[in-house]
Amino acid sequence: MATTQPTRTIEDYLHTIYSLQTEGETVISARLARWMRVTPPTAWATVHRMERDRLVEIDGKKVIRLTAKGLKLAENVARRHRLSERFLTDILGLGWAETHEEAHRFEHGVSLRVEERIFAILKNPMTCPHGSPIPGTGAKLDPDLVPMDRLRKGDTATVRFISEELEEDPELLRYLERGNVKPGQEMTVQELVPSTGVVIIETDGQNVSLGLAVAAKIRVLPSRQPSRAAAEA
Amino acid sequence: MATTQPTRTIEDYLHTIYSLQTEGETVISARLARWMRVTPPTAWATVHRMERDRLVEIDGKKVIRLTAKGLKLAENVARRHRLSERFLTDILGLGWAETHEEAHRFEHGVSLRVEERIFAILKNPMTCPHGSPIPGTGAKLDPDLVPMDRLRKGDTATVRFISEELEEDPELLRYLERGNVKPGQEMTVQELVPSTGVVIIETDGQNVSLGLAVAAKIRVLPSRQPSRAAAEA
DNA sequence: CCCGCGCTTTAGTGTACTCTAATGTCGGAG
DNA sequence: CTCCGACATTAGAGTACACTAAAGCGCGGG
Repeated sequence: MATTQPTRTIEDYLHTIYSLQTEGETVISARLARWMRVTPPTAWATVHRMERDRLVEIDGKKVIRLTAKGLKLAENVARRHRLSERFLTDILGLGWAETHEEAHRFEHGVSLRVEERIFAILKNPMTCPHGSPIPGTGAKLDPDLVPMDRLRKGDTATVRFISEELEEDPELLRYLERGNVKPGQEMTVQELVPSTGVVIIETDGQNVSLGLAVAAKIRVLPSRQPSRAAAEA
Repeated sequence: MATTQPTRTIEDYLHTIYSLQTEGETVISARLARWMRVTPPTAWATVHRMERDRLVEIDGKKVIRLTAKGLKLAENVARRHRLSERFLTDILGLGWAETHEEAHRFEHGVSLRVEERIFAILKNPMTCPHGSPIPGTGAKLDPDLVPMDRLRKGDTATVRFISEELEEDPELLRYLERGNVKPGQEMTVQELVPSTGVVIIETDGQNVSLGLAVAAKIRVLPSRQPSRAAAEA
């Protein structure tokens, strides 16, 4: 069958669809076009080649979903990508903000043999440096995590996950890095007024302002008894 | 202008032309077709795209030569390739015989930043595991090296260099590895009769038979006063 | 001198991926 | 109810790479 291994382009589409899908987004062609930075007709044609090759299905509402075959390939790409990120930061010492785009290139050079070696050298990591679980390790995104924009003033929490959607913007990542908004970091909400569209948090004594759209794509683990009871005691 | 960075295919052609050229071979389109495992018309068209982009020049005798621009790019590819080989063997622990084909894939994922990191981690290596000098380090192939098929019975020498041409054949590489025919290895010629087309050498007490065409692509450093004077004393 | 073999080159195709320009479609705001 | 704005889709093009089939071309041996 068309068991020809996917091209670089198709691998990128698979990865993107996988990211969006696992983060709970609805995947449509126009959205992919923006992510992949191509025009809508280009994305449309590519997605339809993927449908022809049984990597995705497109329902009546034009929603794109990975098939079992597509999912398997996508998990493999995501695994190589996230492992590459870990490798690039932990072994080669690249910066947290640069690693996503470097890994995007690097991952395509990683064969199964190399992947296994990297995995071993890193001592079987479970997540990438931005908190995405590495497929194949059994790791899953903790269901207790909440989007940062759901917190309220005074809440404390631990940053756990930065969406791969945000990773596409290196400038934003550098801003987050300077503000210590990285997995493992403790934080407190200083200000969160939906109408202003901004949330201000404190990390290690540093105040960081974020747009709500951005905050919605960062997930945190709220601290024990936070908002109500404890705050009013 | 067309300073668009080369495609993967063009990088591969540049690397091949560079290898052949630095090993003193005459590069013609038909030869490239065999190396790249494509049909002659395909190689022809690709080489002519390269000529259009001023990466190579083709003289009246159809000999292909890198331009200054092509050479610069080719050295960069070769550097990433050979550095990748060192990295894959020394850090990731891949086998000497597998590393060439793995590096062939890996090199395309290596950006300048990653290349620099790898170079630093390896402590500025001068050659790849098969003895090819890494461009940019100032290393050059020792002009005292001679092709192994030029030795005579009884000569001793040290293996220094396996041509990248031979690296294309993994089976041969595994054979050489089993026979310890690797850079640094001391060897003695047991038998070398041109008419038989075979040379038999001894490495660490092990006898290894090689075709003369293969031996011609392995370079060795003959030991002091070898063949004549010493042997007859 | 001519023939064949290896190399070059042209011609004709096909796929993947990209674009611009234009059209179709559908749902919600007015 | 109609019209606008997203989104989907068609039409027309172009580049890179790959193939097969079929000519040219030049040189060394008979």
